[in-house]
This record gives sequence, C-alpha cells and structure tokens, in this order.
Amino acid sequence: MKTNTSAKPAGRPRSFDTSRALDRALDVFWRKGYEGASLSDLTKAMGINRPSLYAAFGDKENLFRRVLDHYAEGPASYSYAALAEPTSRAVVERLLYGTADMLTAPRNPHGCLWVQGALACGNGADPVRKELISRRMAGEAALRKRLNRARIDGDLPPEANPASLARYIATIIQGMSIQAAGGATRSELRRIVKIALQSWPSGETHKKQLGTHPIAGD
Amino acid sequence: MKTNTSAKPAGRPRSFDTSRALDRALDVFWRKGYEGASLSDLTKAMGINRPSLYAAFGDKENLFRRVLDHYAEGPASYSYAALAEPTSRAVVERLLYGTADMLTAPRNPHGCLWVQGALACGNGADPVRKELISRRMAGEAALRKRLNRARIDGDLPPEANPASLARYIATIIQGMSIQAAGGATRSELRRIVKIALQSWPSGETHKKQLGTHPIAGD
DNA sequence: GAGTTTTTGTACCTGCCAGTACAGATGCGG
DNA sequence: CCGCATCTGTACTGGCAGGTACAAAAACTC
Repeated sequence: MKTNTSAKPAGRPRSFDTSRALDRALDVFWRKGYEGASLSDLTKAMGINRPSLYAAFGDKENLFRRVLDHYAEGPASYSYAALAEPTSRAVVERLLYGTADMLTAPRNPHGCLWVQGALACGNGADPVRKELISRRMAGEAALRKRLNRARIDGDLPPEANPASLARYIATIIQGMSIQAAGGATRSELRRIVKIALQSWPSGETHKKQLGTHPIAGD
Repeated sequence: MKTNTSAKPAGRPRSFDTSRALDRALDVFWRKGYEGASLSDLTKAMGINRPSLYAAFGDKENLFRRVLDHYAEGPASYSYAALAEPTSRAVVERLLYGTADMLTAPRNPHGCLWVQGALACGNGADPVRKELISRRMAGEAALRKRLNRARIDGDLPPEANPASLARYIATIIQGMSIQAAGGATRSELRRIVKIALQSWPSGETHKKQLGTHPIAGD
C-alpha cells in the first residue's frame, strides 16, 4: 500500500494555500478574539469564501483549534524551545525575555492568543474558553516538570517549590500579555522581567553546587 | 432653593432598585465579558425588561460604564484603600493579597472585570476595550504616584524605579487575574504573591530609616 | 377625580450572525 | 472526450443581536 503523504487529490485542486490561510485567520482571531472575529472577517482576511472555509476547516470552532496549533508551531514556538535550556535559570530567562519580544513583535497583534482568544465570553464560546484554559495549564505543567527535574538535578535548591515557581512564571507571562495588549513597549516589558527574575531562587546562594546539596537523600 | 438629594420624581415610580440592578448586570458582564453578555442575558438577570433598561441606563455601552463604576466602588474598592497604607511595602502587600482574595471570592466570578471585560473583541466593542485599557492605566498611575512619594519619603531606596515597580505590580495583578479565570485557588494565588514580593526592594536593607536617610535634602 | 409625567410590558424593527443548497467550474483517470 | 470528484461563487436560511414604537399602568399635582 502506498501511503504517500501528498496523495492524489482526484478532483479540482484547492486554489489557496492552507498554511497561508491559517496565518490570516490567526491574525484575525489574535486581534479580535474568538467571539469578536466574524465569519466575514475571516473569509475576507483569508481571501476565500465561506463554503471553501467550511470544506477545508469545518466550522468556526474547528478553525480556531487549527489556528491554535498554528500559533503553537509559529509565534509561540519559542516557549517550547526555552524548556530545553540547560539550567532552570536559563529556561525562565529565555521564556520571559522571549515572551517580552513575542508580545511586542511589530507585525503581530500585541498580546497572547492563549490569553485573549476567549477569556470571558458567551455560552456559545464556552468550549473554546475551556480549551484555552487547558492549553495554558498544559504550558504551566510543562514548565513545572522542567523545574522538578531541575530540583532533582540540584539546579534548584531543595526547598524550592516547582509548582509554585511555575505558577509564578505563568502569572508573569500572562500579566505581560495584558500589559502588551494595553500598549506596553518591549523595553517596559523587559524591565518587568528583570524585576521578576529577582525572585528567582539560587541567584547567588545555591549557584553550582550540583551533587553537594545537603539533603540529597531525603 | 431646595436641592434635596431625593427630589420629587413626579411620575410613575421605578419598580426596581438601580443599585441592585447594577449588581446583577455586573455579575453578567463579569462572567461573560462585554461582547458575550447579550441584552437578553442582562434583562433576565436584572429582572427588568428592555425598555426599562434603556430608559434607566441608556444603551449597552453606557450600562457597561455604569457597571464599571459600580465595580470600582464595590469589589475593587480594596485597591484604592490599599494606597492609603503607611509604607510602600504595606501598600503592595495589601494590594496583592487583597487581589488574591477578591479574585477568588466565593460568590463572584473568578477574575477581574477590568481585564476580562473586553480584552480582544470586534470593532463594535472597541470603545469599551479602550476604556478598560485606560482604567487599568489609571490604576497603575495611581500606584506609581504612591511609590514616587514613597521614594521621596525614603520609604523606598533612591535607586528604585517607581514606574517600573508599579508596572511590575500591575503585571502580577493582571497575571493573577488570568490564573483565577483558569481556576487557580486562593492559596495558590497567595503563594504567587509571596514569591512576587521577594522582588520588592528595601526588604531588609532600607527598612525603617525614615528621617535619617542620607539624601533627604536632595 | 382630571391632567400630567414617567415607567412598564408586548410586540416589533433592521441588521448581522453562523452555516448551507446548489449550480457552474476545474481538475483527474480512463 | 467522458464520467467523476472536488472545489468555487452566489445566494440563501433561520435565528439572534441591539434597539425602539406604542399603548396601558401607576404614581404625582391641582
């Protein structure tokens, strides 16, 4: 059996590029939120008409989920990459400074789609709201896991609480998102990051004591 | 001239209490946001019908502004009161812990109306979105002024930057708002506050040197 | 109680919303 | 060139959005 990735379409070919269309849809949803983005807004921005949109992406909710994935692979990809940094300090630094940059990227709407996509909305948008909550929680959980490992590795002091620290970082990120939506500049956000990082443990006290921390066998 | 506060209405009296109606409207807007709250939601919750609403409050946008004032005088009044604390440390502590409590009050929607009322929305809600931005900025400005004064009084070290610190606190508050909207508990928010306060200057170094600080005559 | 003023309830308006029926267009394999 | 499968454009659907016209109701003053 030939399971070729780009199999024969056998029919009239699509006249638009799916990825580009998702780019345009992302821009609309990012700017107006799920509820505020109308189908007319979307089709106009995507350069296609309604039946093509429905045939390619299903209904509005389905399109939004596709856009969320697109966002994760594009503008928000820095956040996943940050987790691969060698030390917990480097992880959160890259995460926070990367967020400051992303939130104020010149060609993008200022703010975070995961936050402003559907924060408070009518009953119809409730599944979408919950989806965003779950995606935010997943990001926080990934950071928590990374910090847990850092503590085990001695990269974070044993009295540090990875769950609380992850929640603190998530709070900063989400707060900066509101700041950016309100017009805060990149350098203003960076000053916030600098202050926020002063709360980070092992600033000077536990630096590079890997393997020698007292209660390793606890 | 008798400028009595409750002058003669001269006509059929109103069958509902304005303040209670605003309470109900606040609950709806708080939960669903400006766009997500329909007129039918509002009239049903307020227990009045459409023409009464329009006669008493004007259109939907005007009602929302009235609700914002109601919110400021009610659930959010703690934030104004916090500014009156004697030291900058006490101000931010009461501000942050008060926010943690307010955001998780049992009978209220979890979150902050100033944040989730209209964060990203369609063109029709744009004035409301801007109004909320301006109210958030006003709150931040009030805190900045308070911190400025604290620095002049020696309550904050001279190298402290009131604008950045105020922005940092606003970021924490707004971030906690998203956390609460996502289901964070009160004790979780309090742990965030505890971490956030570790970044606050004059933790131990400049404590209680009022009147003896070196550059008082600067 | 008559006239006046304001509120109330019903029923309605226009306009936009998400979603779709259908016919014509455009590609494919044979 | 012919069936066939898919996509495109126009035009439409029912429903709900915010907002209002109008007559009946309930208070006031005289």
